Amino acid sequence: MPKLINHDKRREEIAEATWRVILAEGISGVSIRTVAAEAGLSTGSLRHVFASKTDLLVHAMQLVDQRAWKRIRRHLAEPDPRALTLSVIRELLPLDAERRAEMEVNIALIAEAPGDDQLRQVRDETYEVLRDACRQLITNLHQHGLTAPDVDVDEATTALHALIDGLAIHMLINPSPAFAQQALQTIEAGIDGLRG
Amino acid sequence: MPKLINHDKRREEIAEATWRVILAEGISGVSIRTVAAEAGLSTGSLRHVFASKTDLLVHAMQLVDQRAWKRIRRHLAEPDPRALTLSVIRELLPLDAERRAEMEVNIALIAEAPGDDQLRQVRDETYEVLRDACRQLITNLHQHGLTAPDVDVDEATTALHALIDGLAIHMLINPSPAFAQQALQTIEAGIDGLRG
DNA sequence: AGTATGTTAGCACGACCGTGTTAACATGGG
DNA sequence: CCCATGTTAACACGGTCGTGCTAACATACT
Repeated sequence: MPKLINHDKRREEIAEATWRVILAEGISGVSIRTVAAEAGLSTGSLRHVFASKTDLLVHAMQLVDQRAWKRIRRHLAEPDPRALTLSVIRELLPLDAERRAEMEVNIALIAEAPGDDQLRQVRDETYEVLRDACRQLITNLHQHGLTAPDVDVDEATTALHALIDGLAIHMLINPSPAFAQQALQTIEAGIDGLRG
Repeated sequence: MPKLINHDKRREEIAEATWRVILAEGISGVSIRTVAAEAGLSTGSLRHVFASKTDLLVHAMQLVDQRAWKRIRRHLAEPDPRALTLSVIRELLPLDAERRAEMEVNIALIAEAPGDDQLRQVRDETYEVLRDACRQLITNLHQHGLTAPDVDVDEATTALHALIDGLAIHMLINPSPAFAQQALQTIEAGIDGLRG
């Protein structure tokens, strides 16, 4: 057998190279060639791993989900519901370069989804997963008496989900640390406001 | 002098054709050629009006701002602050095909902005204008005693702005009327929640 | 009617696109 | 060693890209 190549690692490297291209040039800058160059590969080698451009984008986005989830899992043992909620949300906001990249990729995917069924599917999945996560956070707060007893869980889920994604976008546009801090305050106020 | 061409109207028609291409194929589907074809023009004629692709996208986005603002202006005479706020916000959410198109263009712009200084500038302007509008709505509510007296106007602005954009994105991904109605409820709850 | 001028269509150019294909290459197991 | 096999590089193909440019066209004014 030939060279010992770790395929999973290779896929990650290429997906990360895709992130960097999106970060630097926007979604229209992404092509098999530009990503291959960014990853230091020939297009032939890249296509050995990802057969098509859509494949490339799909896996770039799935890496976003995977990375975010891996970070979030570290907080799930937190016993205090309020601290748990805030820790999880902090992992979803673009507070550093890595999470900013993830959010930029997310936006690129949403922008590109209308023209590609496969991308639309990934977009919808990501949406559902995050919405479910928000619902779990709300339910958890509810069960621990940290919300008004008559709170509408569904509506609170919608509100929290929208607040997270809205703030995330605005943090991309306005990357100042001052705004980031205000975003965190706003999240806290939103959580605490559930107590009625 | 030759043919009597209304330049402004022509620019609008081309900008709308750009919207349609973005709607149907995503931002990567936009090119001088595809937009010209969608508008029923030759690329030569289109480039007479918009010299470059960036020009095209800039004006497509400016048309979004202009259309939204024209709709919003019709509500500014509303005397009841709560009704005014809700009317304005309803004009910003993708509740019908036209406003959905505007939001899709907005997302496309944000996704493409990293690679183009001009697009980034338009993106930032749109962001600031909407944020200011949110601040005005909050201030108006505050002055009419519809918020808690000690409300943090800046934080409430951030929250309302994020809620609007977050819900708008989620309405794109989940276009069901049921979700649209829940989004409106969520907005109302957010406004009423300012009363403390 | 003649002409100046705004408008249009269409081609040329070099570059890059996504996608096949194919030949060289490197390396682990016999 | 050798050779089977996974990996890489490189090119070909038809197509589209953004962008200049030019020749034809249509019309309002003199």
